[in-house]
Amino acid sequence: MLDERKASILRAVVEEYIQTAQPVGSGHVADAPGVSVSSATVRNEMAALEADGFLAQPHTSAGRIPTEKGYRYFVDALAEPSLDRFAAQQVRAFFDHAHAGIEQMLADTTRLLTGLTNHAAVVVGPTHDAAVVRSVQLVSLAPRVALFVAVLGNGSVEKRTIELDHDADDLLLADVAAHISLALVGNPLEAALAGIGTSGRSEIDAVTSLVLDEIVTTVDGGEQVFVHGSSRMAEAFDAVETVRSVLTILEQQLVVVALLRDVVDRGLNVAIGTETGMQPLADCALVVAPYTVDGEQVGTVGVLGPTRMNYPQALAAVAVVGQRLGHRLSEG
Amino acid sequence: MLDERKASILRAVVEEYIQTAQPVGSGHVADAPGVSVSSATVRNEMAALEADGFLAQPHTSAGRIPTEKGYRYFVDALAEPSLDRFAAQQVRAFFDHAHAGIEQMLADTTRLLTGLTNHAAVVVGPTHDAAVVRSVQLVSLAPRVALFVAVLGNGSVEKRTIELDHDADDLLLADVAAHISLALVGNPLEAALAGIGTSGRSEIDAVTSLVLDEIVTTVDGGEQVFVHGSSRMAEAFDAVETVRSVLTILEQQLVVVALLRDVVDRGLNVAIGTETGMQPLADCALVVAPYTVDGEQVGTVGVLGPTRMNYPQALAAVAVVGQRLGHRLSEG
DNA sequence: AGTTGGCAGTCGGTAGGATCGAGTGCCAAT
DNA sequence: ATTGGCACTCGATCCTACCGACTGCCAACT
Repeated sequence: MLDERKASILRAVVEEYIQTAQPVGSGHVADAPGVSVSSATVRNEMAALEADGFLAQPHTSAGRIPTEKGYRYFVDALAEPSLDRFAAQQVRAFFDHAHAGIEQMLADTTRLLTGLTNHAAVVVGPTHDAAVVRSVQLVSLAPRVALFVAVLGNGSVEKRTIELDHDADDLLLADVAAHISLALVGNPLEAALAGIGTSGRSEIDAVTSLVLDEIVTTVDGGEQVFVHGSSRMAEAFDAVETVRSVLTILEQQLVVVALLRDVVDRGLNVAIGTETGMQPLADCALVVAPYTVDGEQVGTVGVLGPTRMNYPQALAAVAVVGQRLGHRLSEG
Repeated sequence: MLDERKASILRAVVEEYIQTAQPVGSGHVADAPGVSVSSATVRNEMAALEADGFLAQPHTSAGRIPTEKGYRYFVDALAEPSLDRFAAQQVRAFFDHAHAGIEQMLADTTRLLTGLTNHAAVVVGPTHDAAVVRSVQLVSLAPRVALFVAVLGNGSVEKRTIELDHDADDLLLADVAAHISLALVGNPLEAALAGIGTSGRSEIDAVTSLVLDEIVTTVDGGEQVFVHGSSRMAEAFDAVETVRSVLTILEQQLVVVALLRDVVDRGLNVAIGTETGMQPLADCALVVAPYTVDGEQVGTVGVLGPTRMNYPQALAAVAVVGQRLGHRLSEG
């Protein structure tokens, strides 16, 4: 799409702008390695790149900064994911190290990602619909309150409080649990929706149906989101108002999940500025990688930073962390 | 400590400064209700208040702003916690409404508090050492990995992965669980440390001791922290650097827990500026309230904002939320 | 004696103006 | 086609003047 020379000039602009956050002028570009023409030629090419929408000028006598389209081209055609040695070492250490449980591990993964990229990190936990149920239990908390606890094969534990119509003793609850176990254990949670028959005892069936209602709400919308490093947003922007609006987004877990899902569903691994579809993120870029457990996409890791972020670094970090995380979770 | 007139002048300064964030001059104070002397008199009194360390002048020809000592006096002697009708309504609605589980409820509580005060909110979850164990289970995840799951009386579920030395089949795990249950169910978790005897079967005792090791790490340091509304920090300060350093604190859960605990242990309900003991929080104030379950302090709710925050509002919000939360959790 | 209006003085914040310099577009020369 | 040169633009910076919101102090007043 762009000839060799234009491409190298665009690359130079993006790389310098990412470092300095200042509009970059023809002189600097001409000095950059990979560009071996004079600044005058660069000026001509930059004017062309601006006409084509890859660069923009904040004002007449200033250097150029990349547009979204410019970043997009950079990411698609010019950025080589690369992880420096030290970062690779961090990742290795992280995944060699044991973690207390799946939630803890996912939370720690966000910390790893912020450490690697110096940006806010997001991890969406594995969906539950595919995970196999290992154990089902009903525990009485109060006369008419019980807790439904399901242990999944990946080590996560789902629980819901159940409000009962009538008093239920431990014996009845145990019977119900046994009945549900029959259909559930060894199968994914969603199997419960179809696979549970009647027991022949109406008390059991009554409680069972209450439990089933709760399982429905658990199966969909059960994703957990972990966010960390939002403080880095305050390093990325110097307009406090921008920081505030971005942080507000990051605080809304449902929005974050929807955002990530949307980006992944569009087949992107990077969403730049308005590509995120969220107005407050106009100055942000989101780099994501789905991770797979047993060959199935179950979650996403991502990094959110300013559009002028280090894409090669972020792409590499997100890719390798996603991959290793998937492996680790596949082991069980 | 302060005579009537000085007190009302200090109050006027604090209240106006909280609203406007501007140094307040003698003229405005003289206009304030509760002050019925001329601005000249106010000037004299303000000079005295400054000499005594309650007020400070950013520069010679500016109004006064409260010092930490000034805020402290305001909080101790002048602030009447007050919750407006709408806020009270919000609280009522919140606690009338059902919540999916204890974690969800605590997380939602932080949302409630930010909603009420427009500041960042923190909730430290109930400690586990007092909670009674309702059920104990061991679930096999992989040949040598098991998950220890304990359901507590307050509806929370504690779990730890256990790495086993040898393969253990479901039967053995069930036996171990039964053995542990014997000592634990009906007692607080910490009872496990003392109360478990030998079973007479060495395989069981071996696994049991592994489980006990994990219980130790669960009992202490098991507090969960929920933080929400850090975006509001970006509204409170206009120096992006301040925002960053405060957010960094809020991201470190251990630090936050220690901070809250420290403040509560000192018997304070408000920590102002350097009273927090954390340099980056020099411009912040922390308002906390412990909450009790069955008469025992088990956790803390709190609000973190700029030193120039609405203390009456924050004090009232934190107090009532803490109280209602305690009640709610006591019901089970 | 305490309180008050008046007044000179201080000093940050804002507006206008000059200057500086990085960067551009264009053109003629190579 | 590329390049060095040049006139031009325009934000950033600095200076100055000015305004206004204060204060501290003092003399007058109750």
